[in-house]
Amino acid sequence: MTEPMPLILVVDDELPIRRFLRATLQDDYRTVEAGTGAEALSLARQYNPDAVLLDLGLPDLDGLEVVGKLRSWTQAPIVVVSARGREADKIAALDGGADDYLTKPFGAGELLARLRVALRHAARLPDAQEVFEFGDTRIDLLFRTVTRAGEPVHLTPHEYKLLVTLVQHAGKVVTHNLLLKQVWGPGASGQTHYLRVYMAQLRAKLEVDSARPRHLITEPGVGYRLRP
Amino acid sequence: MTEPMPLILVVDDELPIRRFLRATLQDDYRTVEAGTGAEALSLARQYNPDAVLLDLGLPDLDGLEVVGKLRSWTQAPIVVVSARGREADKIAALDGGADDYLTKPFGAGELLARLRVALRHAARLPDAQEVFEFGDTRIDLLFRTVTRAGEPVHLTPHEYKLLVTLVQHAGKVVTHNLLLKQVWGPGASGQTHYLRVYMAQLRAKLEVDSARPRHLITEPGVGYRLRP
DNA sequence: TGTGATCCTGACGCCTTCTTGACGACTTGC
DNA sequence: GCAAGTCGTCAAGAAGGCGTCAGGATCACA
Repeated sequence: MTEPMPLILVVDDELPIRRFLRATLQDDYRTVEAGTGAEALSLARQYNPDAVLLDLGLPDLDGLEVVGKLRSWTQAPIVVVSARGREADKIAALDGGADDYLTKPFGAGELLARLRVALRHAARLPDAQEVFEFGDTRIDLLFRTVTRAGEPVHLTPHEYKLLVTLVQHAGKVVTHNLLLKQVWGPGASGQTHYLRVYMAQLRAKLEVDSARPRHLITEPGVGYRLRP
Repeated sequence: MTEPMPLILVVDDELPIRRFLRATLQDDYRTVEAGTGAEALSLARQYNPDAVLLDLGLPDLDGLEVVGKLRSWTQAPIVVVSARGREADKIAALDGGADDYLTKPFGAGELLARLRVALRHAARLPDAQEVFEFGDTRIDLLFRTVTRAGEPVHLTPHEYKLLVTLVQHAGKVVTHNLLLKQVWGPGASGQTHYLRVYMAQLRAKLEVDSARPRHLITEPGVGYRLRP
């Protein structure tokens, strides 16, 4: 019994290039193809591919936006392929969540090698948990929903990001700086006041007794911890 | 409390390039530099860097060999930097265990962005468990928790740092000055009174009979020692 | 342009933590 | 035995971190 070939989502609006990519990949991978950003996002949801090969120049959405949307719910490696070779483009894509950036023209061999690297990285990851529970609270990373005792809880974007960061380090202490960096971006370091305000809001929404939190724990002088 | 900057091992035999890389990295990272393959391997063992920036053209060893040797014992990301731009070189390096491949000349911004990607990947890897035990006390450095007979013990930041410093030299005597430097930072040297107060607090929390400590041992005139 | 949600910011009081000092016990060298 | 230095203990005041609340700015969207 052999493993099924990994599935690659190929996103490019130009048919000839898609054909080239398909030919390059076909010996080692199964492929799904999208010609627009919207299609890419929808197919990604549908097929949950092992990796995404993404051309930045799409007719409908900005490529960076696609990267961001994908990253918000999947850790699958994203290899960007682009005619734009400007350094600023590369930096924006890589910092936006892409895992590699290839400038056209490139060789088929290099593409395959970089794809192997990306898949090698992904294989080392622990299976991403999509649902996390503590107390009567349930967080679904895939659908971006939070429920308490079955009832949906509305969280603002910042509240949600903060909670996700804590979930991703469940049980561990997460330092003030890491939380700030993850939620407010670099440059917010030192603004621990944000954390105080937002942790209070999370507690009000998720803790039975927000004055005596059982899961969203303060580690004085260090950070916060989500106790499962 | 801020996290320490990641440590990058920079390997290149040409001094001007090393200088360029050093200048590029210095705002965000600490660096260690090697000029030969042998030196690189030795320094990697010694410092266990968070990432390696490796030029393939080394005087003694083949760059690929260095990649292979590093990969045999560490998962730290390796970003190859090379004047050789041939596709076969890239493929060989990437398949040999490198995580990225930059062809000279490249921009400082792109290098930094790709390094961030590499470190981002490394950060997602499951951390090695770091647990230390003595008596009925258990210290989990990864989770930053201390338990006694299963019950969590609350330590203040200074108490915890002090304990960690002792744990890191378990069994050995740690001098007053080293403890003070690690916990209170440089400039606290000579303030041994701090140690007296905080050791007392640690003993009260962790020793069965704090008047007759069995693990947190005083070495008169020298320092303290953690007896496992 | 208006409306509502979200975010930022400041003020305040509480509480933990840190620092500092005083004092007695103990050890060491004279 | 005495003096000097080190160590442990206790406690009180200072400093800073934390939670809370609310007003106002900002943003998204219609």
